[in-house]
Amino acid sequence: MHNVRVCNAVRKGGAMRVRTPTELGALVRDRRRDQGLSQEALATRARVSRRWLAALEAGKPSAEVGLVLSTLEALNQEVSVDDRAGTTPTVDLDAVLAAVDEEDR
Amino acid sequence: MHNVRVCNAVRKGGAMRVRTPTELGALVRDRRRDQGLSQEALATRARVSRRWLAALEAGKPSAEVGLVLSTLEALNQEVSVDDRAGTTPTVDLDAVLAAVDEEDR
DNA sequence: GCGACGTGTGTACGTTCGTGCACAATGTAG
DNA sequence: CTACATTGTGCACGAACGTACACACGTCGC
Repeated sequence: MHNVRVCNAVRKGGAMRVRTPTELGALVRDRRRDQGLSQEALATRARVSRRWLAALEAGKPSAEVGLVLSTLEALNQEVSVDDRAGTTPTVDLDAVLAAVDEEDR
Repeated sequence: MHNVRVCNAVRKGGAMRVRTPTELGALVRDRRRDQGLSQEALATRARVSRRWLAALEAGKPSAEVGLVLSTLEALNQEVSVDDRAGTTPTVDLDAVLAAVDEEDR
């Protein structure tokens, strides 16, 4: 028989920004605990060792990205990458250059 | 004088889902090219070697996650992690269990 | 045709990886 | 208080890392 624990609440997580390996590790730990999983249980699902998972949760920067993605998938988490807010120009340069060309005639 | 190239268009990138190292590599290459950068230029910004960056773009799963995050930051990209759509239960288990308890009385 | 540039990839090197195992510390249930 | 589960972390091992360098190839501008 499995040792199953019922969580107090299972929340709808908002998207979490991740900038550093430490933030990533904390996120993995939080999600794992939210889902009532031990390190051993998640490690098995993600096909990594518990030793490795412990190091990831502790913020190890040299963890393999493939194993990280596998671990997030085992937690039913999806990763998305987007332009950082406020940094991407929203101008069609071709259109601008074409307009300049028109002016010069 | 810098060798600067003007892109055909600079688009407001939508968020890209990333599930595998290959998808990640392709995203890095696309963003780099969108911004008119060479591998050498991005590698310098991200403080990695060009050799490593080429391997990342080719989908190397064992790339270090810390270097990956550094590279995405150099591309002004932010990473976010969220519950996979349609998989997160939105039920307060405590409430459910409490309700079951009430019924049994 | 030539030079410059960008990129894919092989090699060598010193260093560190992921894994398995073990042990200690902590918290919890009975 | 004891037993158990969980977690942090050190160590040994075979394997692979990131970096620097080099070379080949394709593309482009002159």
